[in-house]
Amino acid sequence: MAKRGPYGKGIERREQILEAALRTIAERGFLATSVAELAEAVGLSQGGLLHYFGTKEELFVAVLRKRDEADMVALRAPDPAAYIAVIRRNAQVPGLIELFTHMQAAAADPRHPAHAYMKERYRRGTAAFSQSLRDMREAGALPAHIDADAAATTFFALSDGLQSRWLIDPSLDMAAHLELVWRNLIGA
Amino acid sequence: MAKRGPYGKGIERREQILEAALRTIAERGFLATSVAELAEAVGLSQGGLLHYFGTKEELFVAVLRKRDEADMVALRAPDPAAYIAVIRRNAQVPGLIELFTHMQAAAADPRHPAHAYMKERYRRGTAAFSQSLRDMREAGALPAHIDADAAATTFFALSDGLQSRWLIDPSLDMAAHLELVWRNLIGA
DNA sequence: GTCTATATCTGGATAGAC
DNA sequence: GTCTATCCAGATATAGAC
Repeated sequence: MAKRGPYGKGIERREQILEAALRTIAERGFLATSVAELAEAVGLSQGGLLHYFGTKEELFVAVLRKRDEADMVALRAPDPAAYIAVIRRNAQVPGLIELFTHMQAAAADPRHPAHAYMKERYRRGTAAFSQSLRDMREAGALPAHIDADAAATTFFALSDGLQSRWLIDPSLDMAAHLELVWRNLIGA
Repeated sequence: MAKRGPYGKGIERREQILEAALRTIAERGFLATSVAELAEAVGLSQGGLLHYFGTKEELFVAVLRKRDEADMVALRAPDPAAYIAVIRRNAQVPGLIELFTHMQAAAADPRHPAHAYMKERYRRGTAAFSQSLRDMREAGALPAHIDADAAATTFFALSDGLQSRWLIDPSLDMAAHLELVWRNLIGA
């Protein structure tokens, strides 16, 4: 279980904290979540918690990174349905989308920790999905004239935009709109 | 100049304040803008300013409403190029996009003043653009099988998503991606 | 590594005079 | 309508003991 070697225990504890934070934010939402709140949820004092992450913002970014671990692999699937499924699953945890939206807004400031994270996420996510699109094209599942990079960027930005809106108006069917765009793209 | 009748002067003053706030946020960005900051910019004390809007959040929402006055008409143009031009123009004032993004995040809370504003904006914006699409279809500029409502929602969400991302990574060409989607939609 | 306690700070809201 | 002055709440960050 516990990793061997130096820092093993510290890293493990960090993971535990992130998982607890993930749960707490998912349950109570982003707005209701202060550092003190999180500390209590993980069974630590505020000082103890901040020992691991330095600042609140760093902590929140780490939470987002953790969530991405699962989401990002879906972008390399040989079918956008996998990513659409992720979006659909995310709709079960509005608290995390809320967190994401707030961090995205804060990331406009280049000095904010979320800034580097978001840029990296865009780069990585678009690259992965773009590669998947090229694979599909080779497999004959995508018209030859489609620009994979542009389509990937668009699809990614659209899913972000839909999520922000869905948070405010949950009657929006995100998955349906993504599927529509996809079908339109492949000319079906 | 001054409106006649009761409340005329108050409404006028309100407009002046909003215009000054619009300029200030455009210049200094959202993050650097506190109520005290805005008050100074319009030549009022903090108390004097809050007399007109009650709270900071209400003030910010009023600023967004004011900006929308200009933007929304473009959605009724007989060509999405008009709206794309608005997006392109907005890229000149990142401070206002920053404001929008933060308000969009805050609007997830139903009690926040931005919540009602955003819902209304989505409704109105999508309805307007959807109507434009139907007009285009009648004019033969849009394939018959396109669902106007869904396309409008998609286009709107995409432009929001692109703006959020652009704020973090200004190398993104928002207009180019919107044009690409549009061309793909009409099958060109 | 973790806790307690505290330093500070920022900023928004409010009361009441003019 | 507008100003001055004050209040207050809420958080984070830090210092230093254990």
